[in-house]
Amino acid sequence: MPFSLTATDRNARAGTLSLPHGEVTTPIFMPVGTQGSVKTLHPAELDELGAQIILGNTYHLWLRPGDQLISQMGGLHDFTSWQKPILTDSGGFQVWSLAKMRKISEEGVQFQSHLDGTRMMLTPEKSMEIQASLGSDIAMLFDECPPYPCDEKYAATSLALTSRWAKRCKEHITKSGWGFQPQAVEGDSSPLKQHHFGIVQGSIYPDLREQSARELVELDFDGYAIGGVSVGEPEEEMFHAIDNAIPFLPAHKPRYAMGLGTPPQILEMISRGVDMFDCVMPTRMARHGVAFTLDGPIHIKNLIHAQDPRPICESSHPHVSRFSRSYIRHLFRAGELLALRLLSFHNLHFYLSLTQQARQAILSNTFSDFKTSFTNRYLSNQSKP
RNA sequence: GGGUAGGUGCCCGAGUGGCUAAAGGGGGCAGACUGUAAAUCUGCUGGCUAACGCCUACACUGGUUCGAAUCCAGUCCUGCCCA
Repeated sequence: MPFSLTATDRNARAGTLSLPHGEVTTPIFMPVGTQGSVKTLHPAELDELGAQIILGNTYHLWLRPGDQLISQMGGLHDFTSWQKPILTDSGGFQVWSLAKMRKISEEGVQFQSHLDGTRMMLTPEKSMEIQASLGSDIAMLFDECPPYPCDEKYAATSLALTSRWAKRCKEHITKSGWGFQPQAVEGDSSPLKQHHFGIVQGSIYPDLREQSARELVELDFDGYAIGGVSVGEPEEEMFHAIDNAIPFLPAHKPRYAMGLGTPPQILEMISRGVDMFDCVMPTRMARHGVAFTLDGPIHIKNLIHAQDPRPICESSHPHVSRFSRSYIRHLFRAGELLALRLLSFHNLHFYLSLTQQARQAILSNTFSDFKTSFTNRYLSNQSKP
């Protein structure tokens, strides 16, 4: 059984996901490592943070250095020296985020490479093949992520395309008997069976979310993601999108909210039955000088921290809490790379311990209290100018 | 002492009669960021004001002109060259 539920607390779930490269306990936050690197951090540091699974990106790794090269180098795990599970995103999101240079057709998506302008075609089959050569533990289906706002007609058309693509992915997976093996792994006879997650679309329309979920479940995947969120929609729409999809997803399969979210949003999603999350927010904002704290995010570069001897956050990791806010502010202003690393480390620690604590709370049936007290404190200082 | 080039807003630096509170950087102060084309991007940055607007500003003093950072004279200062 690849996914087993250990405990539930109302709709919140704690479980274990068994993957080729290890087990993952949920709820889980997955650090984003688009180009085969969680920006600024060493894999040993990710270990130290308790990261159990990280992301890679099909689109980016395909363009550079190329999935074939990675396969020759033993697959993404060996190539990056990260031996725990990896989830690869299918490139579907790049259809949305690189929208200026793309053309969507039944066949797939024609992109113009952002690196050199080369025209390239990404299809459902191609995306599956790339992810198989990368050798990720979880491969995401190739979807179209419609923009927000998006009228119902387009959302319906897009959803239908995503469903047809899902079917093609499924057929391709079945026909190929995947998972694909990374080349050059000698002496390892155990087949690395790749997991595949479908992606529910349907924008803000409840009927479409239901339809999308039903069609994907019909095809039977190993897990289900909710996509098309965190694309600029109001927070309320985001919650609705999740609520409209979850009732139609099987309880014994993991659920993944793609691209989310802020710390309170993550707890909100967990309370609604989501198991897995990824988001660039902790790492990107770290590089931009924002640190997450129990009292909400702070801009460490701001003058107010110039003479503050306190650590970033009382709950920070010792590697970070040994430094004063004053010092970290100085590092940012001086352009020192350590600043980016410290805050990346800290923010990921914050996110990872948040989901860890959420899991503990679910196990002890106190999730609702945990969520309320965390959120109240986190938001209480945000009204400040 | 003689010659020569120059002195612009916190700093560097454009501007050489009106379109100039003065380009562009830097620095400073804020803000944004949600399946990463992001160590990125945006705004503000002489004073007073909520705003209209008013005041003070391009070394200093005086002058020419309807009008000067920009032209003229003198003074002070700085770099370089000569003695």
